[in-house]
Amino acid sequence: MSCGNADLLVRALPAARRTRQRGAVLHVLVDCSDFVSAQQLHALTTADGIGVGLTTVYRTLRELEAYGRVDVVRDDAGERLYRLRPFGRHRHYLVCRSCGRSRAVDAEVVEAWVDEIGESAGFDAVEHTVELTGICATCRSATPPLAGGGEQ
Amino acid sequence: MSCGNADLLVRALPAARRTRQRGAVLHVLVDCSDFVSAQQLHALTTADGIGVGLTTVYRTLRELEAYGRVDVVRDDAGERLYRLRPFGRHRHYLVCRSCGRSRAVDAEVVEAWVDEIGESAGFDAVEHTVELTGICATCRSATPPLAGGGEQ
DNA sequence: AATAGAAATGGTATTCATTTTCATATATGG
DNA sequence: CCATATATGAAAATGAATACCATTTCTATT
Repeated sequence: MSCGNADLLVRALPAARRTRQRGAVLHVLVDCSDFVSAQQLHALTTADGIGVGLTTVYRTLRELEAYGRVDVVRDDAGERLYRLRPFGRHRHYLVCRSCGRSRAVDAEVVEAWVDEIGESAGFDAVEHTVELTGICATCRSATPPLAGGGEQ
Repeated sequence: MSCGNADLLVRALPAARRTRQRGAVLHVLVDCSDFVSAQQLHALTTADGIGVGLTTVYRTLRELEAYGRVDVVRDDAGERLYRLRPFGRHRHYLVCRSCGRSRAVDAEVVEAWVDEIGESAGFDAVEHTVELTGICATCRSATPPLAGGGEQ
């Protein structure tokens, strides 16, 4: 159970009153080891029997984002996906296009590169988005060989 | 005049028939030195008096994207913005959040990093998105100094 | 040039994530 | 317990992107 963790997060929100709904969203989020959409979170809280309004889900996610508690990526359809930030600093992820599973990757190289680019271009307040997708080893080997098996 | 350039691009599309509309979209795209949205392109062709249907604009952009003729980024609202790829290879950009102007940046470091990450994680067909935004020098100096004078 | 058929077009309707509105409910400090 | 600032959520609005499909227009072929 990760209730304690979720509690911590509720406190992490600024003006936050401790409400049942926010707790529910955070609880589900803590239990998700991977990126989830607002719609999924809504469905999950509903399934949990806690029923949080869609509006509140979106609101909570926006707050979490504003306070740097989550990382955000967009899927192919442009839908925003959220994932709790393990600890403070933002991270970049490699996401499998087949199963959707993601893993954080080491991106210091990129962070350094970003700084340098910004500086040499004379830009201030440089922000960056990096998204990696691919097909993970598991999915590749699980996939029926497209040409081999034979259609009948 | 960049008609020749646009012509070349029409030819670059695969099954492409040379139509007035596609020509118009490409023509406007060539004239745009920066990222534009589908909606903007639609408005621009209309302003040009050529009037291309929104559907066709989207279709053309999707094709251009599929054939690697344009780079795509998303703005804050999640809207897709398109920009012609100077020559073949995809590029990454540093976009000013204030004036919207963008410049291509040197990203070989990142390309190499991506390859390495993909390989070491055992992922196939790794694709990446990198977006940089900031405030360009021009905009910064044009902006009234927010903190410089000191709060009193 | 005429023609047939494939491809392209575009107005309209639809989808769907996200935001806004606003009336109601509920935390929380005093 | 009370007051009230804050949070909630149903319903409506927004808006980009897509689907539908009847109509138009290329283009190869004769």
